[in-house]
Amino acid sequence: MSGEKGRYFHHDSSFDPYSFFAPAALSGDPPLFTDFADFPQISSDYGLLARAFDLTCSPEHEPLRTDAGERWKLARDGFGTELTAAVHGNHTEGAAVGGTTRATANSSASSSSTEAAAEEVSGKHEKDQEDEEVVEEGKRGGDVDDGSDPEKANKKLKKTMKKGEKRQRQPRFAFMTKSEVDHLEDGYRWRKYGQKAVKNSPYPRSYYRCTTQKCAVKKRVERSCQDPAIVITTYEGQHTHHCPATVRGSSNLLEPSPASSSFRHDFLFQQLHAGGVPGTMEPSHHYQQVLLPDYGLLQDMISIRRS
DNA sequence: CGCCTTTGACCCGCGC
DNA sequence: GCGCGGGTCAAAGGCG
Repeated sequence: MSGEKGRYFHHDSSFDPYSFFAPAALSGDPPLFTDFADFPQISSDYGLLARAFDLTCSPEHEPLRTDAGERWKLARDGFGTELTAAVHGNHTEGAAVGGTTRATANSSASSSSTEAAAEEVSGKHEKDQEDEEVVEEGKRGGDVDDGSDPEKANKKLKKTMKKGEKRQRQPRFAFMTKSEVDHLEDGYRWRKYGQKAVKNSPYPRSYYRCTTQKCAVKKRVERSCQDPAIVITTYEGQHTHHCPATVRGSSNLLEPSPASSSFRHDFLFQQLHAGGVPGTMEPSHHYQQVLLPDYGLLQDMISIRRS
């Protein structure tokens, strides 16, 4: 795997994660991607993010391995935020996600300070990973019912689901953020629809749904019981619309408003379609990513640590 | 008034 | 079959 390259999200250190987009539907047995931005099978949004955030994975770093066999990659950028990204592949694999310690500038990084929290996430998803043939289902939320409320669609789906037919889940995409606030601003509007106590954790898990009509994206937010400073956010589904924050428009694309901390989706769009991969970054931090070989059914995890 | 959060109830899948 | 845990619903209330 050495030599493979990848790009990563970068997010401004003044803020927590911006917008994240769940991967689009997958199909077949996609090849192991070598570049986050060249990952259309999963989601152009990822590519958008990657390009917009201008993260590059330094090819000189050897991938690390975790017990679960994921490949880790170190990436670097010139920003002050530490980020760990992991993409979980097929749900038949309950993979643990390793973490990264905050690497000092120019060091080559890597241990597993967030491992516990990552495992937490991983374990949590193991069950989900078993039963998904989600790929095309990933789009279902937005497509299946032409125009009706996602909630209703869900109900409908449940009702029409044959006995023995497992409930389909949309691809997920999770990350950890070191933050004091639970619900991180990401540019989208969310409505909380539930909260549950988490077993073996003093911190509850909150459930949010995108308020945009026809958009069935959900996200769960919880704190790691291992490290309460870490917020684990899991996105499920794919937005069927642009980030509301971008609609308002701004010329300040590279400097998200501190007020909204919104991610510039339009900027991402431009970046993607411009095809340009930003230039070199000052390597001040290192990133790790887990890449699993099987993306047929996607479960992604992105971990982010703030400095 | 519209939108959001809160929260108890409910549904469902899974393990025993 | 039963209990548990995760996820969702929906009524009620709060807030701007």
